[in-house]
Amino acid sequence: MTTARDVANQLNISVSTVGRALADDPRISQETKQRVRKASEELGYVANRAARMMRGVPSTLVGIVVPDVRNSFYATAAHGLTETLGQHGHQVVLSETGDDRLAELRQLRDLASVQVAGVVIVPTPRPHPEVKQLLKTLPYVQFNRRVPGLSSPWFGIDDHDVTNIATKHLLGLGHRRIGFIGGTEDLPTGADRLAGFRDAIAEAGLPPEFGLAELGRPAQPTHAEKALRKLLRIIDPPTAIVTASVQMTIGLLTAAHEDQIKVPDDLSVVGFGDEPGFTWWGPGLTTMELPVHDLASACGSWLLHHLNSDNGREWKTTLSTASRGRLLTRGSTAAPSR
Amino acid sequence: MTTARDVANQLNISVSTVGRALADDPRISQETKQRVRKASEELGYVANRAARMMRGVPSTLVGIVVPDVRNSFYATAAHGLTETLGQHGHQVVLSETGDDRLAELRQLRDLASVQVAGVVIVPTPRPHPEVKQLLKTLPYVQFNRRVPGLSSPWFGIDDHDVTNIATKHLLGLGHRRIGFIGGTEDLPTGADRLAGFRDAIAEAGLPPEFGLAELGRPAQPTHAEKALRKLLRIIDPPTAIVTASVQMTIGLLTAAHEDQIKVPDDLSVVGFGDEPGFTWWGPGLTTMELPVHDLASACGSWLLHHLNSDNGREWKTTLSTASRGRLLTRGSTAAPSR
DNA sequence: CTGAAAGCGCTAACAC
DNA sequence: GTGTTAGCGCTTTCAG
Repeated sequence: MTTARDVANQLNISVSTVGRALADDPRISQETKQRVRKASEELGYVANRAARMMRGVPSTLVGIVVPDVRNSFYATAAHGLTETLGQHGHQVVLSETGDDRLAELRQLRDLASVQVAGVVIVPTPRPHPEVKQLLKTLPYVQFNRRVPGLSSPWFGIDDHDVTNIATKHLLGLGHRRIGFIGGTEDLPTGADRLAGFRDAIAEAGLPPEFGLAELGRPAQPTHAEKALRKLLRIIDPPTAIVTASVQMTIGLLTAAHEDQIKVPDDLSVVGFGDEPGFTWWGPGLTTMELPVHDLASACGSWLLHHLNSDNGREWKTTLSTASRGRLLTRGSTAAPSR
Repeated sequence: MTTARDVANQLNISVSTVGRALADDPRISQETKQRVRKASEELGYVANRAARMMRGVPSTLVGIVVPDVRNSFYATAAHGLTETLGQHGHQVVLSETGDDRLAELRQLRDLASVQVAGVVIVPTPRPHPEVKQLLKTLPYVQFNRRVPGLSSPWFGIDDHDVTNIATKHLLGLGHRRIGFIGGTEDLPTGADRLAGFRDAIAEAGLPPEFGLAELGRPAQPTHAEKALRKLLRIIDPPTAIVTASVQMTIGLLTAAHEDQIKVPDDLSVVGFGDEPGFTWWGPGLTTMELPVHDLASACGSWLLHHLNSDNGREWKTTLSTASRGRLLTRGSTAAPSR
């Protein structure tokens, strides 16, 4: 590994001159800068980050903690964050929790030990106390999910709004008995999505029993399959379904396809998020399009901004950015046939 | 930030004793170790990675360089690598190139400067000379793609085999005019997939003109849409299509759906890779299932192994691990109707 | 069993 | 304009 000293020796100058030249210090002559740059390139010199950090230069590493990158919602988020942070000289350390709080704890410990400058986290429902402790020592942002007891800015979608719009769309078509398949209420995300659904039912002047909710642990497509079958077996089954997560939507679509349910004739469906396959599912899935990429960019920008101007105290501000989803009407919703 | 010196002062002992106690050095008495551990915990002491690295302790960071994590193929790879590497105390730094060689260069420079212990890279077709230079100084593995001029182990799928099997499946059903939609021949990956297709045609005793290939730059679903329309407009159009990348498959499925092509009646289709939506596309997509996760695990394990036993020279060995894909028969292929 | 001291590669205050 | 020097926090001889 070539060091600044190697470059200095090569040119018979001092290390500090090399350092200054590379930092484009105004005191160094253009000619020297040129020579240093040339020599550095030839020797393949790359400044040693470790040494630099010891001098107090802040880390450029940012940790991102998500349940699973295979989930396209988080893949898109990871992409947007990598892009935004990368443009400003930061690198992304990817960590997955699998929605397990102990894994989350391990990941956070590791991130702390690699000295990340900040963290973007999609927290598990009830983070371990030590996780909260660790996060107190770091600039961080909650992404998508927001848990009580973690006071930090939050970037997510307006959960209540998304399911509310989806449900109102169905109500507008004339549906009355509507099913809801979503994630656990442990997460405000899950609770809000459920509330958005229930509120739409209530606002339409319908009794609460008309809203048929089936909840499960987060990110389990199989839960949606079971939930759908259960909902359709009850006495007066729903004529439409609202889903409240990408994973649930995928599960529902799989089940509906397997069971050859006629959509939208026998059942109307509104999905959550938009994936390549959603267009070619049955008659095309009417779904809530989410601005995940924009959200990730905004989240990244904000973190960057507050990383540079390190106003330690300002982190307590409970900024909340809720982006709104948009209804994308395709063929899976229509007026009820009964 | 509390340092080892703080802990030492607290207990009126020396820094070296603290360091040794925490490293569980046999020379330190049990009692001292206890006291040091207790004090460290209370003060929230975490060893400074930067300082440690300056002492030559190897980095636990591993860079992974992919075109785009939103591509589920790479998302799965990133997941598998994060999992495998994480189990052995390594962190993953995620970098995206967008298949741009200059972006690739930037990413590699950044990875070098954060002192990653190793790199897993999906190289662009013609990496910049400096990229090759940088990779010479690092343990690295090529993933999925393998480019000439980069001598390193490679972990990928048996490209020739995958398209060969797919094509033979169609030939077995009686198809003769078969279309192929794949990526650029600049990449051995692309060239091999094309060769697998052509060889199947040749082995069936058919003239080369029966294999209708349409190639495009990597990872562009839109190319597949154009390619399909072009193939179906020719005088004697193909009765079946083989796709040679996940992105191309998605593009093809979208186009076929939009154009309401009857599958498998008017056209048989074999996909590449398996995604949630593939089961519910039309009659269900017959496709080549790829062991991406296993491949990533194998790749991660191998890198780990060679990171620990740092036999610098051994890196030149051109190990090639080609995993085989498996045909998954669903409804999109049948005997030709004409 | 423990302490003192050197030094990793870099930056910045202080010379000249 | 450029060189000298002093550490940053840790590990690791070398001395006790």
